[in-house]
Amino acid sequence: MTEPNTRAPEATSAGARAWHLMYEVWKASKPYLETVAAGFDLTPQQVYALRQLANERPLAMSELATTLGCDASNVTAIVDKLEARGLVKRHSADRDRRVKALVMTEAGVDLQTRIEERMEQPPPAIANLSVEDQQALCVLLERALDAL
Amino acid sequence: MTEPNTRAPEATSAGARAWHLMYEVWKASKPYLETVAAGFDLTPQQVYALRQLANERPLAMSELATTLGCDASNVTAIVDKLEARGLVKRHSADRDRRVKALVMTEAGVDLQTRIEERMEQPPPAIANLSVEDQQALCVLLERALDAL
DNA sequence: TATTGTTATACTCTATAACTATA
DNA sequence: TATAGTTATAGAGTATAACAATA
Repeated sequence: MTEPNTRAPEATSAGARAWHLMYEVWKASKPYLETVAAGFDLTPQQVYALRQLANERPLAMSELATTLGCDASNVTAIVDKLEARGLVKRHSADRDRRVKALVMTEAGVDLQTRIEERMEQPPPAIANLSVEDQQALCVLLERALDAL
Repeated sequence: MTEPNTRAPEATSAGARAWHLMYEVWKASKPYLETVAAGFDLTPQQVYALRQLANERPLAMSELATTLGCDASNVTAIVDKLEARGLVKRHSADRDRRVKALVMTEAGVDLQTRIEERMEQPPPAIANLSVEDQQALCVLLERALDAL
């Protein structure tokens, strides 16, 4: 326990191990997300954008960029595709006509509901855990996000 | 508890919540990984490739593709860059000259050691957790990976 | 014929910079 | 002049398909 074992795996801090493991779990689960999204003929980013729009109703392009964690220029492309599919609409805001307020169409709400149902089924890495472990994982991940 | 509350957030299963939270934590932490990698003038994928090569010494291109979870054609590009920087070398295997055995150069080992030291510092989402929580997170994530 | 790795190509995600239309 | 969104462009990551060398 007190040996100065400098480079062996046991010397790795819990934080570093958690970070590495999280990366592995994410890497294993990403294809699942892509498959689910593709099942709706969407990309993961489009799925996530729809999800955000379902929560806070009228969202500006810039706000969506923030929640997606990407540049505003990308949001233009994402919303272009969603709008072309009739899932979302851009409305010029009344009080500042530079701002585009994004609202979901009925078709968008319908699709989003189906997506949410499908997303109830998590990827194997998480689905294979016991409910108790899943709940414990939720507590830890919520704590991690709160600490930001 | 037994109410048929179909669409409220509380109706969401622990698995689905864990899946969603994991996505959020990953999204929050990805920029950190990119910043660390950029500090070594590498991309995250290149960092991960070096990491794999440090463990199992002579790795074939196809094997690296498997551990990176991507197509072999991408590995060609990744290794091209690592080789151009003198961090890795391609050796045609003796017994099957179609196979390219990848080995790290001394410069590669040196850089990888520095990267590993830097990676000891996890992103804020994980660093802000108590050591106990980090350890608990490790246990759960290991279990999730074992179940695959 | 089948397989390893490469090349060519294409699409998504990402960012930066220049542009427009408003403010 | 500053800001919201767009356009143009570029680089990284991804996949598929066609190809070379080898088996």
